[in-house]
Amino acid sequence: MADKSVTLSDIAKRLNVSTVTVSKALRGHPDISIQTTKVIKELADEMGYSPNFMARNLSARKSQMIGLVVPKIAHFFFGSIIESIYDIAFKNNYEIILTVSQENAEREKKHIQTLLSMRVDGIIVSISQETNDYEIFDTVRKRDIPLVFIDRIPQISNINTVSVDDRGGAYKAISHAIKLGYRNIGHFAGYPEINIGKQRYLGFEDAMNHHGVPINPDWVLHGGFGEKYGYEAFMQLYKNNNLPDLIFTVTYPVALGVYMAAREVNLSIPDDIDVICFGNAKVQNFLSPQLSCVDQPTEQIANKSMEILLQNIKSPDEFEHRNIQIDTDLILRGTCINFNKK
Amino acid sequence: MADKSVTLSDIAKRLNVSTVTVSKALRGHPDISIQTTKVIKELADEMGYSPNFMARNLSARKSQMIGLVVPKIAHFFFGSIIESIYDIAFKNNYEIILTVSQENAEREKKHIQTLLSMRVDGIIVSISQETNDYEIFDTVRKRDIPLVFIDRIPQISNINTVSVDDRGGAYKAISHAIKLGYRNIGHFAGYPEINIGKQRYLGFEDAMNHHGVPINPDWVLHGGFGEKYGYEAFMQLYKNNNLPDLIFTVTYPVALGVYMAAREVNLSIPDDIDVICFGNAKVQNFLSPQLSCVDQPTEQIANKSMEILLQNIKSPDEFEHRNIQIDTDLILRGTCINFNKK
DNA sequence: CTGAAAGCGCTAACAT
DNA sequence: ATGTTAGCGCTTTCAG
Repeated sequence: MADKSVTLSDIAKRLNVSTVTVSKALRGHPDISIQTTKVIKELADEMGYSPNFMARNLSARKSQMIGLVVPKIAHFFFGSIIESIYDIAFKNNYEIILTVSQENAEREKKHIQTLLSMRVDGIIVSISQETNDYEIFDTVRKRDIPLVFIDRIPQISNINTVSVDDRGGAYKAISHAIKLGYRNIGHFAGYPEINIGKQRYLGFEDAMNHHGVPINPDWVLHGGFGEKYGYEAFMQLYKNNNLPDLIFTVTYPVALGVYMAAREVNLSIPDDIDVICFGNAKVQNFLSPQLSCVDQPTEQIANKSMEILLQNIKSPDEFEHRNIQIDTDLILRGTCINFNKK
Repeated sequence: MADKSVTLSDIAKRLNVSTVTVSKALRGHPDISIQTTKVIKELADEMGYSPNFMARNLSARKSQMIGLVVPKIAHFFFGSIIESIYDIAFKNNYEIILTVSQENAEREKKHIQTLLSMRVDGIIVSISQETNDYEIFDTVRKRDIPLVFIDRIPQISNINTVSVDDRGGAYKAISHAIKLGYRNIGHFAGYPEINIGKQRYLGFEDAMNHHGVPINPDWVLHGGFGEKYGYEAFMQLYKNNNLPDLIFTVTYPVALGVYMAAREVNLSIPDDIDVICFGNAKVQNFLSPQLSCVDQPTEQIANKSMEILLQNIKSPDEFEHRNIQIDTDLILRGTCINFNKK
């Protein structure tokens, strides 16, 4: 692997100056005369010089890199957040090192170690479904690496978090449904161990209690966050001939599973069974009927988390940890807009 | 920013040995006695040592990093490919540096320069819609950095490419439709400048010609690859009262736009207007009717491109560039399965 | 089996 | 305005 890379000293030799002069000139340091700077820059261009990131960072003791750990990529929610974070990083002259845990706790840990090895200036993480050992995050903190958790948040104190107001969002959805006239409301709830599962369930509970509507435990099912689970949960209730009028799902893929199952057994949404979900995605506009949901403002999550991280990186001393809850909006489309049960 | 990082020499001092010994021990070098190795490893663990990637790579002159440049992330096709590439990289002990051009040529160029600066061992890129200046790729090649293009491929020779057999796939879809009985077939074709646009159009043309079905130029529209364009193209034909029986769209988002427009003007798919598209995504199963398509095997694209890249990295000398075309399959769901026009 | 020396490419501090 | 020195943390010779 012939390393054809041009180095500072290659340039320096050709010009009979020192590497320092070249280094400074290339970075536009005022020490160097305009004339020299110009000559150096031109030659560097001509020779195809590109600074060695590693060397530069090693010497400068910072990397201009931010680590990002997410459970999934090919998923609308995370995809959008990632994209926004990349945008912000780009504007602030940071590189993002994105790693994907694939919902695997061990892999997550390894990735974080790698990020530490890379000496990233900060880390943003959304933990995997499996994660229950938080030791690695302690390690990160001991190293004084700014750390922000987004969306999926571990149960530790004194950390930076940016999350959606899951509880409030679920409350909004259910309150809306109750006002419409719904009483028989089910909830496909994911896992209660994961904070989104728990919080969304609590919001559901809040609303039911608040409006004096009893919760039927048969209609509250736990299991997962994907299509498959939505499909199965629906089928289970269907087979028991015990379907509520409305199902509130913990994520939109779960709702997709419900759509699928309903179509299979020839039940019409929203007439026979109505649906509303937590989480927005473009897809929902293309369903029939279009799916109503609680919107998670991904861009705001990205903005806030980067804002906090960057601030923490810039002034680590006067920084106090922050916990941000992003408000949600109800997006009403073709479901959960009428109470039209016989 | 107190850098709390433990270094080799920190460990060395505590043990009264040299850094070299520690370095070797930590890497399991046979030079060092088992006993010493054990002691060193234990202390390293205890002190929370994590090797400095930059220093290691600087010294080793390679990075164990692979650069990846894609136009988009929050898009099923790229999301899937990225995810697969991450998996393969992980298994092979490489880190992926993912960059996103956002379909912007300038940004793409910048990203590639950054990757060069990072001294990645190889680069995989899918070019942006705008890219027409290929100079930067020449730079990469001059530096002897292995380079593989996937899906969106520039018009240069002697490069590694992994692409879907777009032309053959389009041919399959249209042939199938013609066999069903369709004659009035339209094509929403994206941009012909981009190779996927061009190749898919050619496949369409091949099939029409081959089966002796005339192409109606009014029904072949160019413009884009997204929902918006599908919507607009459909509306244009609709307003002119000049709709074909079947529309073949260059991507699935374009088909989504068609679904949207059709619903808006109360035309039923597939009875009033039938649709088939290039490109698969989970969404399609949740549409009514479920959308048929030409499948692009993302996992195979990821596998092949990584295989080629890794091989090129490992034995740069006996390596000859390769051009892989991945075969497609027709996935028939609820559209384009009957010719049921009045 | 262990260590001293040199260098990867760059930059900050301190001369000149 | 330019250069010298030293060092970032690690690894690869090469000697002992």
